[in-house]
Amino acid sequence: MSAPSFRNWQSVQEEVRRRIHARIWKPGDLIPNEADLALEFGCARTTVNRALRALADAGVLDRRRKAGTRVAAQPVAKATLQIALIKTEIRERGQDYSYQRLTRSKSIPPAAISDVMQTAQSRALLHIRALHLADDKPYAFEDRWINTDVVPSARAEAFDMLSPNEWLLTHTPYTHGEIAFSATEATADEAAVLKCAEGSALFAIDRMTWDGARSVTKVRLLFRPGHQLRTNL
Amino acid sequence: MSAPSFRNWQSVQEEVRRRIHARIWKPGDLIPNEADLALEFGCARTTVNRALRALADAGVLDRRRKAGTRVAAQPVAKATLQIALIKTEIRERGQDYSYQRLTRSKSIPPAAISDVMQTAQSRALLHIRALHLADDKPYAFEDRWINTDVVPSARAEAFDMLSPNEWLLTHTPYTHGEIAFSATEATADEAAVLKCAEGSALFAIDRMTWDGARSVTKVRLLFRPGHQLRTNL
DNA sequence: AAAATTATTATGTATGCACATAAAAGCATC
DNA sequence: GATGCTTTTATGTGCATACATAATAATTTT
Repeated sequence: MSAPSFRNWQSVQEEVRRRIHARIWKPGDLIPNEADLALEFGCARTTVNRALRALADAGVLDRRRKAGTRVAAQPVAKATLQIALIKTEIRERGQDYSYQRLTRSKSIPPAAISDVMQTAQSRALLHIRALHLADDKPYAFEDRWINTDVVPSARAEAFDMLSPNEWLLTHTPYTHGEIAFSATEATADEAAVLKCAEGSALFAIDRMTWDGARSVTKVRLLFRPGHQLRTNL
Repeated sequence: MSAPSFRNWQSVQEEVRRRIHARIWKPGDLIPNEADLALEFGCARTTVNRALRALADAGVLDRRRKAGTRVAAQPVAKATLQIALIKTEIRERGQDYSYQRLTRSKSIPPAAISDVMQTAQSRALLHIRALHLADDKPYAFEDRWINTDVVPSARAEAFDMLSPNEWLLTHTPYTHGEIAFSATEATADEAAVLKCAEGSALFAIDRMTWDGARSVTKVRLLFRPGHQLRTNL
């Protein structure tokens, strides 16, 4: 039984995964330290470190200085969702993309909006309602508020050809944001726009982005009934 | 103007982020190569590499050998969702968790299930329906099928005290899986279990895990109306 | 016995160097 | 001018070494 020698970090990672899967190292178990593994695998500690770090990032391992590395007791399923442009999303499905701006106005937002965006109640924001279509059928309804104090150049945009979804991505930097997924019943308005029954269960994505302490934009995307957001684990 | 000297990868990362945000490097732009940046930042190329690699992982940069590194033209919003145990999820909200098994049976699944799980149509699977409660109010309805060929030990489990959600996590290794989020209208059955109106918009998570080529389990989680899944960008 | 201090240890990371590898660019050949 | 080969180059990775840092364990002090 000689050392098989794992000469790159990917193979080390694979071997560690194998051992966890084979229950040689069980959830909650402390695994040997990097130096020992390096010795066993016949590689440098750096290489082991790289492999274990990647596994920790993936949620498979829990690592803490001095305490050592252990197999995650609760392997948190980390689903990484790729939120692409709606245009891209539709085209990748092999469908034809089109876009319709419904309304564009500068108006005082309801309190619910100015509250979460932390803008003054009396402050007018740019409000755009638009529809994204796949093969000429309604796909997603975009309802967006833009803080023109932060994005002054948006004032000059009509958003009649280019969706705010796309325009903002390339024109507006942001530092951080929040995203929330939920289900909601279609109001009469929303049903009319999406051409579905009132009260249908719609998949909703609410996203808000910030540039430092100032809110950039808040958007609600409502997808036609049956929409799924999927990814691999 | 002397070199400020960035001596660790985090600060290099920050500086790169800053330059992208300040539009010094615009989306689509090619940025200087690692060696040049290392020189400019007064650190080793390894350090720059680490920083740029992390940014590429985050979707901020696109890197290709020989072609160089460029600012992502379409900064794909990568939302990483932490799908924890429902018990953990509820407890973290400061609520009281309880669990009720509704039914447990070994039965032939509908074709829709055996199809996606790629089990023989005539093959009986373990079917569990259970309810997760927060402060004694229905929180999520779990409807699960378990492939007992792959998880024989599940045959001995009653799942009357411990939810399959929790039991499987610690007892069953899997190699990969899929997860999908959607919105669905509550059927009469589901409405009764979740104590909500029939036709309510429910947030649904469908998850299926595999051990190599064999399906381990398929679960549908239906959350009470109003449920949100949120994360930061 | 409790609290504060010190030692130990496993992970975290920076560095210089070497070589691997993918892909673009240049060059030669037909 | 299209095709295939060669060179160049930027990223990708491995390794030895050194030191940093956080957290535990051991020890001393109160």
